[in-house]
Amino acid sequence: MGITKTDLFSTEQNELAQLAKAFAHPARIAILQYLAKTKSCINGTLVQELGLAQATISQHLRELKELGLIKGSIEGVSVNYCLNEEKWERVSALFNGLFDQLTQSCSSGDCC
Amino acid sequence: MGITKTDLFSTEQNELAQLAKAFAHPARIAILQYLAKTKSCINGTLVQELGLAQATISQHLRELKELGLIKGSIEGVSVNYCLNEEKWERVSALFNGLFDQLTQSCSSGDCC
DNA sequence: TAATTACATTGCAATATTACGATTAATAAA
DNA sequence: TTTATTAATCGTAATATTGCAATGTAATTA
Repeated sequence: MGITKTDLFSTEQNELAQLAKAFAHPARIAILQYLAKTKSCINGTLVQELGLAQATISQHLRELKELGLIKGSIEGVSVNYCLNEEKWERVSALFNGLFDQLTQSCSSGDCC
Repeated sequence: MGITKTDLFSTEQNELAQLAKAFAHPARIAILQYLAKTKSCINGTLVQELGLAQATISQHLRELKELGLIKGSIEGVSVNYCLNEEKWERVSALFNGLFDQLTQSCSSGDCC
């Protein structure tokens, strides 16, 4: 059906899954890394940088923006995108929590 | 097209994206968390636990297994699944590296 | 051997994602 | 005002994902 049964899961599980989707495409990872590198928050240079079509990059940017991971401010004709600082604290906290939970289980040595 | 242009991106970006897909569904997060909790590495109790059909759970388990995140060993009629300890070190290292990279950028204060 | 149990696989339907050309909207420059 | 320039949006095609019923497979039990 292609539709996720979100009602079966906890808010946190759904939130993690939603955020993970942002990272589930190499272009979006590349975009985030590029924004981290060029702190000046460059925009459609990404099209040249990544080699995808303008419409495709725009689509990826929208997804990242909708999740609150980046924000964009209009700068004349172009748009300045940059990482949304506040959000990243929650994101890394959520994922670190998950990884801690999972790796702790392993280190306790009861795994098969 | 629904097909990702992996050749445009680095090995690490593609690896991160691939792994993120594992977390991009709440059922798979729930499965991993359940395996972490019941270290005894329980199997298709998941069907009752999660409320999805047997075939659906089996499919999610296969995806996690193909990524090397879990492993399963036959135990008579049933199968014991558990977290694959070695893999988790690499996974958390990769994601921590990404988050460090992104949050460091923010804390340096040049964001818009 | 026959029936049962526990999963995996197959086949299918519904929806989501990825990608891009074409179009549109808005600002800047001529 | 006309003409770029920049990027969002629309429409469409191809592929991927999610979910389940039905079926297949292998080990266990009667």
